[in-house]
Amino acid sequence: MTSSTDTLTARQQQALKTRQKLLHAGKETFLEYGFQKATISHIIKKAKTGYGTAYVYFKNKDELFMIIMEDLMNEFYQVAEMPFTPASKEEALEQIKKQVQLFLSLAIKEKEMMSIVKEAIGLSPEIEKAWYDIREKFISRISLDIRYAQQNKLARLNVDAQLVARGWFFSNEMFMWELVQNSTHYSLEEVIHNLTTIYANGLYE
Amino acid sequence: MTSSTDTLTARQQQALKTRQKLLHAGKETFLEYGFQKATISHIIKKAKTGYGTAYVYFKNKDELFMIIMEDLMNEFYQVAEMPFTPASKEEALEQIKKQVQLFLSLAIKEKEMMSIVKEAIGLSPEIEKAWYDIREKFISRISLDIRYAQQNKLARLNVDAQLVARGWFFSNEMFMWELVQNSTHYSLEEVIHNLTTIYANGLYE
Amino acid sequence: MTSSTDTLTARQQQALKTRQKLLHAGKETFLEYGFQKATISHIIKKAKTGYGTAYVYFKNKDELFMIIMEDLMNEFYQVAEMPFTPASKEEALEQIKKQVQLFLSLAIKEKEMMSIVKEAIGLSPEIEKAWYDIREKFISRISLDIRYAQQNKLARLNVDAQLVARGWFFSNEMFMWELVQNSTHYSLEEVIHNLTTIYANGLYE
Amino acid sequence: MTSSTDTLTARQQQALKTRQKLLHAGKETFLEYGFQKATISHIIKKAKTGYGTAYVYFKNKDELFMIIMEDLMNEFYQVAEMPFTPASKEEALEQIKKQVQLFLSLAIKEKEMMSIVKEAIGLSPEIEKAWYDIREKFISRISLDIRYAQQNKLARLNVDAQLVARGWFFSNEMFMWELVQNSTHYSLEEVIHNLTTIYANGLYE
DNA sequence: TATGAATGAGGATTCATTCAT
DNA sequence: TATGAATGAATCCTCATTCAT
Repeated sequence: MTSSTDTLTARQQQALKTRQKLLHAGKETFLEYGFQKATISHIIKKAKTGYGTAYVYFKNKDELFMIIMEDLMNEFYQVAEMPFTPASKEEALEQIKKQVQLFLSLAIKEKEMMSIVKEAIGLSPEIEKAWYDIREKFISRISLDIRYAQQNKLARLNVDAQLVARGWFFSNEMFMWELVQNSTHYSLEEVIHNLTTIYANGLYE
Repeated sequence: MTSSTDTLTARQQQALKTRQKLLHAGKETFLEYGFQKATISHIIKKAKTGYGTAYVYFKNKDELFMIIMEDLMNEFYQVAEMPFTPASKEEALEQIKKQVQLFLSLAIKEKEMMSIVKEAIGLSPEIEKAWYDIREKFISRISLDIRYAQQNKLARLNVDAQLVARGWFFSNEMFMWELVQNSTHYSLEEVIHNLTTIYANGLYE
Repeated sequence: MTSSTDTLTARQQQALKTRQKLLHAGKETFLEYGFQKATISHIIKKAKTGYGTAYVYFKNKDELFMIIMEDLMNEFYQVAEMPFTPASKEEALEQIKKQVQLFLSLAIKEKEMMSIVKEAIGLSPEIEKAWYDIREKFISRISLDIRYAQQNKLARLNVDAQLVARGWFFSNEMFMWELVQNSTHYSLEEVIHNLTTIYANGLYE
Repeated sequence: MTSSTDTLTARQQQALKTRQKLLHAGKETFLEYGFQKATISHIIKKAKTGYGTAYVYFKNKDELFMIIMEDLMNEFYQVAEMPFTPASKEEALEQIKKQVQLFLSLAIKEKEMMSIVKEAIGLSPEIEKAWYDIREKFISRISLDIRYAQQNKLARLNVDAQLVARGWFFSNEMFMWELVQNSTHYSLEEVIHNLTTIYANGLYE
């Protein structure tokens, strides 16, 4: 908290503000045009900064998008981190339902942005990679849950936790994309009920 | 086997040949460059035809690709049409395993091409649509199977066949893409065993 | 009327029919798409003939259009040929009004086609030339009329008949294009009245 | 003459210079190739700038052309604005002659460019529009003149000023195009004499 | 006379990114 | 830190026309 740090902070604050402006303008722009059609030009115009300025803060469009995506992804990470300690098959079912519900609800809450994310995944390897990381995070967490259940003799032992977790997450993820893109007529409840019923009964004994 | 239909116009035969040349050159080009980087220019050079010629037969790159894709997709359609009439839970498990095995094996056999298909799906709405059609075909077929099993009191009745079929196919599809892109270290057998175990035990009583 | 001529006629009739089909399809196509956007491809498809067939009868799109235009142009030629033999200034005014009226009415009657003609003039030197011929025809005829009036001491002598005819026709032509393209709010009557009033009073004494 | 406005950004000066280079090269190119055959590629090569640079300053070829045309059009506008306040029929005739003379002389002075303008009018709706605006400007001004003369009892009252102005300008414009394209053998003087004689005697009493 | 397969020249335009200031 | 002028690669697709049959 010396003076030098304060002065620095003053400068940094300006920089931070510029960065925020760009981020904000970026989100609006992506939401308006989609990932592909949004241009850096659009963004800097909306942020009222110079061309080069965007490149001071972000390597390119992909990186700018990924940083915008980050907050959202963090919310997903939090969902992934939910505790899972069922004492019985019934409790497991309950907790699993809860998790699926949270996961899908979050995606639906951020439908518009997730829709752009979906588009961006198909277009940018970097962003695809970022999503794969989220996916792996979820899968690891689910694997842990499965192993916990196996150790407690709740889940069948003749399956590989990792693989089962993968398959399970894949189903969830795909339904998520469909919900996000409004390409399904099923209700959230129906999806959750059916998904978890098969999974929980298949895995738990 | 009468003249008119067989002889059909030496001219048309020439045309057919040209079309085949283009298709062949197209496949090679896509395999070599990937979907995005392959250009019509590459293709006609390889086919040794004039520029406009490609446009006589195909509206654009997407359409050309889709026609090349078609043969492959037909193989998938055949897999989707496999009969499914289990008399018991054990038989069901067996038949399901068989189907998954066929589905994934086909994809692996055509790994290279499927990898390009994956790329193209993210890039061309038309091709995405074509793949979605395949998907729905599979899902419909699986729904039928589930309903059959439900009617024969093999499968649990408190689930929606369509929805379960969707979730089940999604898992399979996602693993398929991973296998195709070599992005998994699991063996085909492991994948099949774990996927079907959960699914069959979850669905069948 | 010998047999050979009849047989020949039979063949020629077929040819004539094909030609007519093309001409008819051409007119429809030009009317539908305009000159520029109409393609030979559109036309032969509508005429249900082969590609090359159009080129058997017409050198190119311009020529095909000009032949379609011909009937219309002939109607203009007829208007241009109208007799003009006034005995007095009043009669001259009357006859001039009549001519303008016929000229503009014809153009309005064929508004749609004339609109395409206008477009084509700007796009094809050949068609521009064809229209220029019509124009010269009118101007020559008007020159004759003026000279007739000059000889009869009806019209002032200190002007060049050719040049006056030109100027007079130009006014008429320009109003004609405006009427054809609906780019004027004046009524036909107003136009005629004002045009002829100035002209007749300027020329006739 | 203060600093801020004058100094304006060495950078902007450079930009302005580039823009001028492009404009200059554009004019040369259009003059050399005509409107249709001139390409942006030709222009940037002559201006020694990068491809995209042209698009920084001008939306497309049409816009570039219109800006080049602008100077010329401004000269026309000035001619259109000439005062007209005759006290007698003779003075009116004199002043009208003067105006026609200025109008046609200007066009002849810029013969080459006007020839390209004529071509461009038939090819680009935007440019056609730009010319139509000039035309309306002239017509409005002439209308005013006619009304002035009518109020002073110099011109006949039984005609519509707007309409007469239109017809009169049309004649002038058409002769102008002919002079510009060398498609007439009449001398400027002959044209002026004949045009104005009819018009002035027709309109003025 | 009729066909239709094959041709290929040709130019506009975008936009992410750089770099000198 | 901020700017913004300049860049230029890279590909699409049309369509009138020909010519061998």
